[in-house]
Amino acid sequence: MSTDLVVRLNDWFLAHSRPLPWREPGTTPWGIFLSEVMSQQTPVARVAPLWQEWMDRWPTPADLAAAPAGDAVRHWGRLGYPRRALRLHAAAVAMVERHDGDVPSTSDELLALPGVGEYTAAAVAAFAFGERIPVIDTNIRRVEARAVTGVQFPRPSLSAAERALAAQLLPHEDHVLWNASSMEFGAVVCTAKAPACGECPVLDLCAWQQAGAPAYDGPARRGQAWAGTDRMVRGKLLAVLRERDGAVPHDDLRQVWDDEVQRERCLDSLVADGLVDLVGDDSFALPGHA
DNA sequence: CATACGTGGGA
DNA sequence: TTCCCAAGTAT
Repeated sequence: MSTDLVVRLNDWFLAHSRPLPWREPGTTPWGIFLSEVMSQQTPVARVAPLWQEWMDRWPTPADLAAAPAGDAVRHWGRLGYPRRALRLHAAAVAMVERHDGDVPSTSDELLALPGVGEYTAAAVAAFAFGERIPVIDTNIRRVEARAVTGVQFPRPSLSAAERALAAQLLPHEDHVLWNASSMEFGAVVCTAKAPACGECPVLDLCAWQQAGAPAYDGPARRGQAWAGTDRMVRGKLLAVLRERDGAVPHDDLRQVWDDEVQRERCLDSLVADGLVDLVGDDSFALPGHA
């Protein structure tokens, strides 16, 4: 039953996992940490090139901590959710100040770092340090919802039942491998939109298949609005600041969006978030780049 | 618990 | 073209 699920997906992983750069032998905990934060809500295929660039530029937490926070935001490029870059910098500073320049090795210590939540703390503890802890991401939730619970998708919010199930499934041997395989399997085969059930190694014991593959019947998952939102305007403003050195006159930023009220609100919120500094009386720059 | 928060690729 | 959504976190 669940033992078969674990064994088969572990075997599948050993034969079919993608060659991601941070899976190379010798990747440091810092490299693992970086890959996990960069991968939050971002497809790993887009992360790989930037991860390599960051590892070359800032090979240790101390290297990033020594740079201005604005450098992290600038080199975040178009990965999205740039507050992650700011928090990564703050996490590097915390590692230098509180952990002797190292990535802390337990999930509890990791959880205390900026930008690190339940998922990332577990993932780094498991993949960098071998801690036996259930890693619960969107892929694993979907795989377990289908294979074990028998539904097409998990509910929008993570439930206590899901945590209990993940804990129950976590084997005592090869637990790191299981965390990696169930996540990878969800990303590659048991996908959200078009699961490749035809090549599924656990089709015969999948509870969702056995139930006749019923359609999802829970509360609707909210779409993400985009056109005309503050998120979009913030993105446009920050893109200008990223591509230019030093301070940018307010006038140059006025050109990216016509609605003055919204534009100024977004500029203010970027400053409030620490993503942008007000320089002089009417210019803006990435933090530390006046 | 719901909502805000970037970006780009695939169907 | 429009919609979906991808290794989530903070509030």
